[in-house]
Amino acid sequence: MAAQKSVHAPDKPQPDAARRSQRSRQAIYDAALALVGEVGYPKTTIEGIAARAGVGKQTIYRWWSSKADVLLEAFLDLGDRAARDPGADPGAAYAIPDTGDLAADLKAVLRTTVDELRDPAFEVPSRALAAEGLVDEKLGRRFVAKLLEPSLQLYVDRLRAAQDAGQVRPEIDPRIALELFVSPLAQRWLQHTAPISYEYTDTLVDYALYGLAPR
Amino acid sequence: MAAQKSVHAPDKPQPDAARRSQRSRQAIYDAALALVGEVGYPKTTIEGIAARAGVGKQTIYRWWSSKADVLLEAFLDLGDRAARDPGADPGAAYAIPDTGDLAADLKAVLRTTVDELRDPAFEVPSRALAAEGLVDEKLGRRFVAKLLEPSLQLYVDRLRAAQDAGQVRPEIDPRIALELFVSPLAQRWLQHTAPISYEYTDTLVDYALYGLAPR
Amino acid sequence: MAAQKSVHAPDKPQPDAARRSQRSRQAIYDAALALVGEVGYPKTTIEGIAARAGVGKQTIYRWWSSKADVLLEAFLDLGDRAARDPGADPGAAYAIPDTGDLAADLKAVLRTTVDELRDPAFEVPSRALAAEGLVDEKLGRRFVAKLLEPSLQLYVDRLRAAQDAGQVRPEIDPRIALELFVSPLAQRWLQHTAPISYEYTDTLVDYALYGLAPR
Amino acid sequence: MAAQKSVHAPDKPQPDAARRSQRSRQAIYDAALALVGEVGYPKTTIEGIAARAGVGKQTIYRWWSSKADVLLEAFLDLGDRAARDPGADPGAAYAIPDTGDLAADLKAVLRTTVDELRDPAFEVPSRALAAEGLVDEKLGRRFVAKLLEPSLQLYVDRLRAAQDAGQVRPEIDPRIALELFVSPLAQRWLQHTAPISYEYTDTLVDYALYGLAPR
DNA sequence: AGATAATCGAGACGGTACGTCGTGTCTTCTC
DNA sequence: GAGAAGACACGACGTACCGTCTCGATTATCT
Repeated sequence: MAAQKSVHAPDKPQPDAARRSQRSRQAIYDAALALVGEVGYPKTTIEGIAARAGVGKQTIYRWWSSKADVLLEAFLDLGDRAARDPGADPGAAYAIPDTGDLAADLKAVLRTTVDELRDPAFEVPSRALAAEGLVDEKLGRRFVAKLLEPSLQLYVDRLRAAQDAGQVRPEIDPRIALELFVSPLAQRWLQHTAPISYEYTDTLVDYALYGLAPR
Repeated sequence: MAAQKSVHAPDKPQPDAARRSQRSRQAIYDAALALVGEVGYPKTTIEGIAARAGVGKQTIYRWWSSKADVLLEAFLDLGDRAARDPGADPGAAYAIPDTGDLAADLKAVLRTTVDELRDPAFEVPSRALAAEGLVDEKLGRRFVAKLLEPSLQLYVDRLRAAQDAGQVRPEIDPRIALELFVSPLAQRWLQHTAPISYEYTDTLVDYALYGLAPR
Repeated sequence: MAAQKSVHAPDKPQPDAARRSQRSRQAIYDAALALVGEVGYPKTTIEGIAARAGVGKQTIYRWWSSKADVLLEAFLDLGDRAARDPGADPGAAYAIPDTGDLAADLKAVLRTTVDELRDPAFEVPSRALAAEGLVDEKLGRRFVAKLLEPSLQLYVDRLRAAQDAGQVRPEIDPRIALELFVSPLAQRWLQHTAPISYEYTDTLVDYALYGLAPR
Repeated sequence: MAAQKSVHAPDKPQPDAARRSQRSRQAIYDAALALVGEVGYPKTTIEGIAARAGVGKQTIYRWWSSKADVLLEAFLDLGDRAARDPGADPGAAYAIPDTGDLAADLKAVLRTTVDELRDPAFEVPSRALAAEGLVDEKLGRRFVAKLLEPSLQLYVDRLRAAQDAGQVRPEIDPRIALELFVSPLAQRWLQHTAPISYEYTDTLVDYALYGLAPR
């Protein structure tokens, strides 16, 4: 009954994406983000999003599998639009600068990250998505792949450049090395294990780099 | 006499704790842990716990404030009982050994932690509690204070001993230093950002210590 | 899971009727009758009844199986209350008089019935129940047994008295005979096959009592 | 040429009836009757009919106003086709025979009716339409006019012939007289008030023709 | 024969109601 | 007075259809 659509249907009986209403999609993103910001993630409901977006519930269920799914895409879309909006060079905007001073560059980026983590508009949805991702592994992997990994890759690039410049020992794996300063910040923020500050991230960089630098 | 009841008594209920039924309490803990293990945290319900424990719903609501609250205490109780059971000296059992070789000691402990993180009986509830704690800050703080901090304190102790032995620079803050190897592991496990292994934790210790050691 | 209530549970996992809320029950009856009167049966919804009665939907689903079921009981309750209310002798009020003149007695009763059938407060719900009963045989049988048959029995009694008085041939089956004047009226009313009037019911009685054939 | 299309064309649509797809129309009729037979009237949906007929929903909404409307026409069409099929003279086939013995003729016709009422292919849709007609007066009147009245007219004709032959009193109104035996049967069948049988209909004819009173 | 429309299959859409589940409160009766 | 039991008001769930609305792709008559 549902499988008669295409013989080559991979798995899911997905509806015809070509006929998808962009108006509804955008309204749903807006409503989801607004509600999460206003009442928090647990009190945000699919019914609420639908009502706020002026959309039937089925339109949400047709295209997304869960509240978390909606929010993840809404969040990604938010980032996409932000990147597209000011005509700015996308991607470059978020690359880690390379002034030649690795420690200074990392400290600067991490200070920016601290600011971002404290921005409620960013904090509420990403914290909610992270939480959902802990328990829902599939969502978690998407969250990581779409949001986290791209940022981490920037550190990998910067660290590789530092290796080329002889500022980091060549046998160091950058993908692991970056965790020395990124993961502690992430954990403090996510789990409220301790407050975060510029001083703290500066210290992390110092401790970590000291171990990565050649002697 | 008071400690026999529970170290982790919540501080909310007005009801007369002296008349509290230990039978019910234990049945609730058992039911909660069993259900979380069997159907996962989101599908575990207070009604389900009550039914499985053969207990009225009110008995749960009387003593706990939420599903997460029940599970947190159940989980703590599980640890308490495990610690008491073999007659072993509690706490000491989990202290980090001090063989004089800091790197080896840390690697050994982290390997044990890796094993623990992979044990489903441990993983499911603690992951669920961690997730809940991300969003519910109050719960998160209790989770951290009761479960996480005590473990971290062991690292602080061991690092201080290392400082006394001149193996770690004296100006290093141990509470921050420990995060260099603990947080990366925590993040990989919690957020599925990458697989965890003995090799990985060994590497973390190497990278981190290299930075902490005196030159 | 549901069967553990009683080993001798007959079939349905019925809730404890002793704890049933009379307030809710009455409110539901009132709401159901009011809504059917105001918006008609098809637009009357269980959600609407619940909302109007200030009751949870589950409270309706707990005790009734369908909208029609609610309405049937509401209608029966209405009759019960009407019968109880004025302290009048119940039952006797609705017996068919016996003045000795069978034709006159029947005509009088049928004229009353015509009035009743034209009363909207009676018409809307009973027509809706009748309609539902056509398709849902179980409901139909209950409708007939509780509402229709008792009235018909009064005709049986009156016809038997007439037989004793020698006004009706003794071999006549009263249960069938009554249909000669009751069913035509019922059909005209139910199916709008033709208008109903005193004159019409008078004629029916005449035809039925004396037959169509010449004497 | 116009009658070939359908005698029962509804009088609502603006669309160009000349361009109407006969293939779709027939497919819809077939699907509607099949579904009503298979899953019952309430579970028959417009969407279901459209899907089964391989037709867009709009094609149904364009030409009919409701599910009942579709079914009524489908049912009428079924009759039309049955009447046309064996090349028999339509209408005459269903006229009541006139052997001179009124009682015997009526009994014979009613026995045929009993058989028909018991045929599930006939029972399910007509019962559903009747039910819908009780509540939806407009539909009810169409149902009566198209399906019921034509049959009743046959009784009127036969009774008039009997009056001409002096077998029925001349002052009797045949339109009312026929209800004495038709309506009881109809009510028993429709409302399940009691079982129907040849014996029962025979008795009805006897009672109606000769009355209840002694001679 | 080709242009011109309206019907057609399909199905996304905004809605409404469904019947179910879980919440947290309340009540009743037992120990 | 705690506890087992569970009815209750409430709110959200995910599903099913409703009736409307666009979309090409056929028809099918009219130039």
